[in-house]
Amino acid sequence: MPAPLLSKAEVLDRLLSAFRDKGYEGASLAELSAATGLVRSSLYHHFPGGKEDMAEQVLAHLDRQLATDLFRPLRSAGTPAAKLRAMLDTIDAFYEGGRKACLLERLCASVDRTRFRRPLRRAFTAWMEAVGALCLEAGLPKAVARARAEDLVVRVEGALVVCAGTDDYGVFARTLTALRASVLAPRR
Amino acid sequence: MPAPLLSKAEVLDRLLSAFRDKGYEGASLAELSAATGLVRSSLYHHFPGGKEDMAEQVLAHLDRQLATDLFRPLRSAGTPAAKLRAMLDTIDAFYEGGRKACLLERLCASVDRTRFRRPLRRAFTAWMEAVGALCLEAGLPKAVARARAEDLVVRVEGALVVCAGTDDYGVFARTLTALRASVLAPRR
DNA sequence: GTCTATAATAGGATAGAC
DNA sequence: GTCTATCCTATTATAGAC
Repeated sequence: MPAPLLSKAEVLDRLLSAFRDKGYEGASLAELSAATGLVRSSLYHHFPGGKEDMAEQVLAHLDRQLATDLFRPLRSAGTPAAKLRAMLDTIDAFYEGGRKACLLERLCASVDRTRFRRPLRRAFTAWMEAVGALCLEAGLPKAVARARAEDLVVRVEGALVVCAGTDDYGVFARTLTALRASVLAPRR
Repeated sequence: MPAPLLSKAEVLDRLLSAFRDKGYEGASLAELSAATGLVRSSLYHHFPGGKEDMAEQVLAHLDRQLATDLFRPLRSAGTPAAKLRAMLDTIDAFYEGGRKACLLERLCASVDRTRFRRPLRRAFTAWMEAVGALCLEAGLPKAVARARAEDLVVRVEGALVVCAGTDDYGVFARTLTALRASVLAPRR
């Protein structure tokens, strides 16, 4: 019985990267195979449901990553301002300054999107709720907190699209800079 | 010699709709055929370069549509505020309140995106320049006008992504409402 | 300009050996 | 848990009649 070449987490990391780069339909089994170093039938061993199964498990993997890397720090000690800075730094690194696409966006755009509806909705709402809680902590009213959180997610996703469309990664940097200044600002 | 079933513009409209709904890789020739009512080889008659050719011509078609429907009204008579309202109404209708995706975003996410680089960049920058000109007309400084225009495009694209991800079309409505109030607002 | 028919390939998926 | 070998279908693309 051959030893695993990669841990399950590493396999999921590489699939995540492949789906992010190529999109759901664009990432063929040949590419997913190359990305992981596993031939097709080995992938089917880990993901009996095929490509949809891979995307679902990758989404669950991302969900866990977001919880630890993005959301947990927001519930730790520290000023809201410091925690916002940390979150935006993490986002900047995760998307490589706008050079990497968002898996959520890629799966929203997939033909099989209905299959991913629940986890996609869950990921977006978890993100918005985490930012909203931070806004509340900073003393903003509930309605404003909700609006600011939604706006942050909208602008991050939008900036990634416009970066990809214009090849101008300054868009992402400028968007994050604007968010740093505005998300927790007192109500105007 | 059989008469054309649809005008070229109608064919392009239907292809545009299909690419918007399914994405570039997701729209198979079978679907593009069904969408236009033309069998594959008829499509190849109009688009000898196959699917890439179709997407390129659709992009050029959209470029013309944007020029007449979205940008030309901005250069007509009327107050900047009225013209902004008109533009956002057009955008709201074009995306059906967030229910329809953006062709530009879909093609940005495609595997063949390098082939579409120029027209995509052109479309995004034309959009931003049109909004920027409106901001200038409203008396905003050049740097602010540029930033506001970029932010509008970012937020529209982002709202479409978040709508698709959350099935909450209120996101699009709220984003447009916020833009109506903020794009031409005097510098804070 | 549209069609039928066909080719050629790539994609997703499975069986079974080791 | 990984591999080789195979299968089937969908997809892209082309040839040629009308």
